[in-house]
Amino acid sequence: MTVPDCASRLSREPLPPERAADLAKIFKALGDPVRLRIVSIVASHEGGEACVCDLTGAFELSQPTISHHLKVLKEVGLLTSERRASWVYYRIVPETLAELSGLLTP
Amino acid sequence: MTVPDCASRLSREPLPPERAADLAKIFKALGDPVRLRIVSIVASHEGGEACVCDLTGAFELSQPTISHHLKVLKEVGLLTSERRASWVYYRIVPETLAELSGLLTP
DNA sequence: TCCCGATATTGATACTCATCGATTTCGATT
DNA sequence: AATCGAAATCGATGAGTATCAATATCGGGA
Repeated sequence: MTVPDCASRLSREPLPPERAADLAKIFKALGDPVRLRIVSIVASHEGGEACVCDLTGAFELSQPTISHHLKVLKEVGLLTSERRASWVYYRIVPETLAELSGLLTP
Repeated sequence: MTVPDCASRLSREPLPPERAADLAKIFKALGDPVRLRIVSIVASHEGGEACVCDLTGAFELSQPTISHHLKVLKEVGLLTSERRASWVYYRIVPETLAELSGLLTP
């Protein structure tokens, strides 16, 4: 935990523009229905991880499109990935979710 | 509260597509640095409300642009507004923030 | 009733992004 | 090494959006 909870609340004081920019990137990543579903599929998948093939099967979207969304989620720190054999497995980064959750907590 | 907490967790089960679409709209609204700052300014403003003039003064953006962002935040249920005399005051809708917070809580 | 300040709406523009097909990369297996 | 399946990258395109100037609306006071 990098910042105490009391300082992370939205209502504590106006967000410094720089921090708002960083946080907005994460919210923006969650602001796409496909990406939000990807996050929830990975989060609820057994073992806490899902491979790309689990995800492409869950959407009527092309494999490159899913790959693009995974890249976005990874770039903002919501997901990590690990390659094992031919497959790549994605996991949630719980600290990032917790950061947002703490920010929004009344 | 429309949904019990235990069902609102991201990791509980994959989000139904329609619910993901609704939630993504809210995240998308927060996914802009200006709008995120607006929310935090309103949330931390004395009395829990801020008028448009409080906001236009906080950004180097035109008044129509601020008005546009306020409209977006209002449409997704993050803000409400009330006109008093010549001024319009905006307030946070805490239930909406709580919904997101609960969703992201590990 | 007629202005004035505050806020919202409109229309236009430049930029971003979700998506796809084609191609590439990577690891494993033969 | 040749090939195969899985995943990532590339290039293009159409849809969406943040922004502004101009204009409209809305209340209050003269």
